[in-house]
Amino acid sequence: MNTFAKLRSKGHRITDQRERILQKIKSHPQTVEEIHESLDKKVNLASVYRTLKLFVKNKAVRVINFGDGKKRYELLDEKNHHHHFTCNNCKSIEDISSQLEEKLIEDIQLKSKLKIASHSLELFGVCHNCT
Amino acid sequence: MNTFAKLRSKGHRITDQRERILQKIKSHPQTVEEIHESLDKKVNLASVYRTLKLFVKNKAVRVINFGDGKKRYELLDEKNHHHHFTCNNCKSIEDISSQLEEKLIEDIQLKSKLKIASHSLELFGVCHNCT
DNA sequence: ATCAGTGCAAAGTATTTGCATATCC
DNA sequence: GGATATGCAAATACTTTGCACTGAT
Repeated sequence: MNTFAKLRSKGHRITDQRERILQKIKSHPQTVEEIHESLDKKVNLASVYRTLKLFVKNKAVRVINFGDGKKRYELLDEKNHHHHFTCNNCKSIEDISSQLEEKLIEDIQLKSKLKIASHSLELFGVCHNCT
Repeated sequence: MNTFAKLRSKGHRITDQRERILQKIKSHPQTVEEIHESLDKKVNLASVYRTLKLFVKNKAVRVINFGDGKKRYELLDEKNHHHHFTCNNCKSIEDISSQLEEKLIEDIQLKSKLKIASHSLELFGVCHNCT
């Protein structure tokens, strides 16, 4: 079930604003302000906040935190689970994924006996361009 | 070189406020408000902000983000690198570490050819008490 | 037609800053 | 003594909320 179907099933409506916001996030994680700007402020800032909160609540979007203290909103795609590498120098962001990761989580789960439902991994360093 | 020695070498001073704030963070990650409260508001809120910013800049402290949107400040201890497990239910936080982790980072580094300097891993799920 | 969502403005929080005073080295 | 820090209050930035109106179903 996709994002909008899920929202509909809960009695929420698919508005033009919601579609546009979701569309914007598709390319890469963005801050509230960036989303607002890139929609030419045609969508009210309060609505951007409300929409993102709704998306997060419905697990269509997740919040990620790079080192800069700003929250960014990213589309959640089960089939494309990945992490981020942030360059400490130029602040560019790269998507990362690894096969070993599942093992790590399993390993932690076994040892700790905790039920791990989700995780977030952020990497920092120097990117190719800045080396 | 410890935190204060590092600060001194950069011309910063060791004040009572800074010592008390660092002391507070030692036990566990805390929000600005929690630190301010636990010092009985004897240290001005603006000073707490300024001090934490200074500590973060000097890598004595790092910011961590659990799911609740609140920033928490944690003492950085090279010798005791760890991650956090946050219970989605009771919001309790547990420290986690794993041997496999180094391998994961190395793996990613090899494949991506990026220079990874640091990373942050946050885990979410259900803790022992809430199962 | 109905009820959820939007825009707008105002209220609430969170964080930063300017400046006079206090304090570390 | 001199430069760095602090406290206080004001300024700025960020986020939420109430309400009348609009629009999706």
